[in-house]
Amino acid sequence: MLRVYNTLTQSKQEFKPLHDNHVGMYVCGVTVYDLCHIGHARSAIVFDTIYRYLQAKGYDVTFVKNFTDIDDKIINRANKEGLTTAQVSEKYIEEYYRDMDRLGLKKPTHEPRATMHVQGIIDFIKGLIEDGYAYESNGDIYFSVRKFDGYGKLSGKNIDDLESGARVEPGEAKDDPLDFALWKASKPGEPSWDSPWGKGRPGWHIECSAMSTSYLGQHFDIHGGGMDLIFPHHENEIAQTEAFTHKPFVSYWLHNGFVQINKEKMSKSLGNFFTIREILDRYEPQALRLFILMHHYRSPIDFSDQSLKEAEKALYRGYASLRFVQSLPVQGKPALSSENLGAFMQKLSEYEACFYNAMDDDFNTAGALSGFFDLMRLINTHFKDATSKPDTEAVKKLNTFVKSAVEILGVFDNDPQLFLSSRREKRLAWLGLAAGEIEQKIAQRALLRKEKKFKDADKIRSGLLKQGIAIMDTPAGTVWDIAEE
RNA sequence: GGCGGCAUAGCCAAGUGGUAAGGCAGCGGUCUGCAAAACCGUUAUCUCCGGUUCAAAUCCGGAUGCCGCCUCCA
Repeated sequence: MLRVYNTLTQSKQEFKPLHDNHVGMYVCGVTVYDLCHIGHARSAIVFDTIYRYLQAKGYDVTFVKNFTDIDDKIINRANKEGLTTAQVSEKYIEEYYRDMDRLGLKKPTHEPRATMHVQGIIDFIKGLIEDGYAYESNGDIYFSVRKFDGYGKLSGKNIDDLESGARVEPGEAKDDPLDFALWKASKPGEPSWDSPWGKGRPGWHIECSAMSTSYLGQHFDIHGGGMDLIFPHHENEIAQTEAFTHKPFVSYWLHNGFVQINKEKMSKSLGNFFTIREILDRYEPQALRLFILMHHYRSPIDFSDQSLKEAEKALYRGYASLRFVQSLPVQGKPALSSENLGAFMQKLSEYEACFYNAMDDDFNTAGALSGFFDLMRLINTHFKDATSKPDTEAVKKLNTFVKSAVEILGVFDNDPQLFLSSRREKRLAWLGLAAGEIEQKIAQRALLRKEKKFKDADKIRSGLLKQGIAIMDTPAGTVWDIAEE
């Protein structure tokens, strides 16, 4: 049974979709005016994993993730660079895909853009005005927050406490400082759309209401985003949507925690951020993904080089274990005695249960990974030096679990042999070494070892290690790899 | 000021009533000519104080520290 933490009720609840096997999920995407940073990566990875897990549970998921492609920041950027807003958003949507593809994100079902839904937004606003929830003022349209009963229910805020802190932009003519813009009259030179209230453009919050309900219906299952969106963005979405539809909007609100640097929120305004690509230039994309999944999605995570290096080591170790499974002989006598087989199967079931129970408990990927790493140890114990054919039943069960787990995690899902060898080649090129050179030295060393000239043999080994190459003598001969730092 | 979260081994981090997963690092051992890798063993009573309970890291109250939201933000 899947349980999820719902921000709305501030508690874990059993997950029950509205329409039997179908799940509608909407996640707030990015405003495309700049490169994405690690915080965006976390949100994307978290909800990608949730999407994958819901599918693995057999749900038919409609996953909608938007692009905000019209907004003050985009207009500013366009002015600064002498481009149109469309050119700016187009450029950063491309950059977004370049990053997200490297992170192994599955394509959502729909990725709508606000500018493609302006008519729906206008219709939405019209309805709100007709019902008396919104009003016009100098070509702007505002939502009357006090007219909506229940404002503050998501963020746990009291409407009267908010009053004092509310901000009014110069030139705004709101009836109440808490009211927020649904539609903004355009200034000269700004992109605009025709509307019953003159030329203008959508406010931020309304696009998500219009797009989510258009794809998923007026009441759908999951709405997600970063914790900073709880207020005011999601609070406003609830107000305007429920005012419009007179129905509950979303069943489960899911929010991911922040990425921090030295215990401080990573953000544009603080300037303490890393873009996704500068990190991916230095670390394996799957290491970043693994790092994020080793923490619960609602907790803050502190980002550091050390953490990424640790995740990378764990990543390689996992792939190395999976490579053993891949290279098992298919013939020969059975590798496991019957009592070993029994113990093996029992542990396998145990780790599998650990994995799925953790995922069922509010997508606890960190807990699930413990089952997965336990499994890696089990593989190393039983198969590392396997020269005989392992039990077919055991391998089959093992493969089934591994395949399903890596599909859910989006980590360890490459071909282990290819992953490790391509990594080896990359690092080799970076070190400026050639494989042939290394193998030659290993052959030299083998001769010396045969002659028991261990001192000279060890010299070759330590020389290679200084160059960043580690060698290992195995029953099957000497193998080499890039030495870890 | 209002609202919310967090505090678990050297570091990172799961665990929300029955005597502490996992990752990284360390130490001891097996293997090895010696190593490496792998495996085995080992490393915490859960910030502090008080309370509830047969039983609490886990519930309640208080203290201290850190963080987030209340303004654009994943």
